[in-house]
Amino acid sequence: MKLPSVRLYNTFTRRKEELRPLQPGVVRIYSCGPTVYRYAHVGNLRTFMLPDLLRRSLDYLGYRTEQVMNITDVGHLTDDTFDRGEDKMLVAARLEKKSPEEIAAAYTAAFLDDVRLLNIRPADHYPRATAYIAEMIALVGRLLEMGHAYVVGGNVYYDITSFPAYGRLSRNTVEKLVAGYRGEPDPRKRHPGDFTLWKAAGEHRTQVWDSPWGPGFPGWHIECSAMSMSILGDRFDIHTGGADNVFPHHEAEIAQSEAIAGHRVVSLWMHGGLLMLSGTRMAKSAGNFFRVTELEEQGFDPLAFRYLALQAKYRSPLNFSTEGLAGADRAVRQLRERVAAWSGGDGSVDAAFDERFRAALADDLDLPAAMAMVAELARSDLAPGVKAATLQAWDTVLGLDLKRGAMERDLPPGAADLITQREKARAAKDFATADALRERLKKMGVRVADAPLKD
RNA sequence: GGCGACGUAGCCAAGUGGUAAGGCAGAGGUCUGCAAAACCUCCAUCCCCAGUUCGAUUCUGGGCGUCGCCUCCA
Repeated sequence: MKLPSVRLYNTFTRRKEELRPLQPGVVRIYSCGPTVYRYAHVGNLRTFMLPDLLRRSLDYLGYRTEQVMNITDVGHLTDDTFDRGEDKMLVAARLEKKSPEEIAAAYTAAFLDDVRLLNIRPADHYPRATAYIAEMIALVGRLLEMGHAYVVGGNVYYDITSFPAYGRLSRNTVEKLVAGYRGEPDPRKRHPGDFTLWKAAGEHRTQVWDSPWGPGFPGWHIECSAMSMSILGDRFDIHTGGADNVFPHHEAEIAQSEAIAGHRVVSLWMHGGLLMLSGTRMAKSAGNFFRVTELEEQGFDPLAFRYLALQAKYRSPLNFSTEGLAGADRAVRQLRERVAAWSGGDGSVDAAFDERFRAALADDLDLPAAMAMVAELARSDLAPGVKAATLQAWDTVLGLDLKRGAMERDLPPGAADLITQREKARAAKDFATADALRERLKKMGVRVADAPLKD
């Protein structure tokens, strides 16, 4: 079976490129996952939708996929200049009076719940950083041997001038990084842009490991090199992450992994656009964020957010607003009702529409075009059974639970009685009473829709 | 200061060198006791100024504006 050609935008080359899996038919993906010291917000989740849509699309087109998503349960300083930064895991642990392990476990569970709410399919592997400390130490050791790193007082730094391609991904250069460096340089670093591979443990650390350079903990970037190469090997097809990871995280990862491997490790880098809120980025640190569970509490279907995200190109920033979410919520519910109404009869997938749908997916995951096709199909004069069958097939990619019919819920106490009374009033053509009863039902949260009166 | 992205209808958001997908909202209509739903119809000339071109929203240059990264961040 010949697989269709798939073109994807590669951040590394800034072009759409044809996907050529190292192993024909199988696409192996590494995705930057969450740091589990806080709840994930919908902006984080949008980024995690990228590999989900990638996998669902590739599956639909006939490929097989294997995905690794790391769970970072260690480190991440608020500021790694000198030793003034605080470790986010430890801050959370202190504030919540729990151990780092408890914090990690709790937020990992919450993350998996959130992912489920958005119909993001789980990755095949969720390696935890703390389980790969030995691998990280080994990589740091190799980098030292190869002359890519140096030790200062228990800290190990990566020497970015030793890696000529440093800056390729983000289009920075070592010189420009010097010129544009904002912060106050750490005097222990040879170059202000050098980054930490291993950090000596400070006073109050509780997550500390022994290493050849003394007790400490790994730098932020080394974990992804260690986990990706340990599980997927030193060549794999796609690496995904948020746009904010391009620099420095992925730049550093390339410097680490490729210095050791001696060749390109990742064929294609994909980055998802950030979610904006009132003109500025939604971020944990800024505090302007929503959890998906909060949206749910406000009465929105979590998949309304998914619908919203599907309407925008994955690479573009997306402006989030309650208004926009409300529109998506309404749209997804209507679509489900229509699919329910069209179901039941016979019908198979419409080949012409499906071909266009596949072409959109293969063109750098053009889900906005796919969503426009959903509307076009719904409006078309194809048989209801064909529409239902086609949309249900597409939903394996869209993940909007289109098959889910109108929610069945119990009526509030007394509502059934009022409805009966109203029917009697309508039958007697006492419409004033009928309308009054409809108002009362509305206040109970029950909406009444009438069919035409018979005679 | 360095690197990058973007500026399309009330809101969100695609797209193309030849007069602009889609969703929500809005307007009119069909239907209905009324309403809702559904269905039909309508609703933009693409930040500004130059240039290239037979023709630019789409290409080039210059403005203005917004945003991201450069420190942890999806």
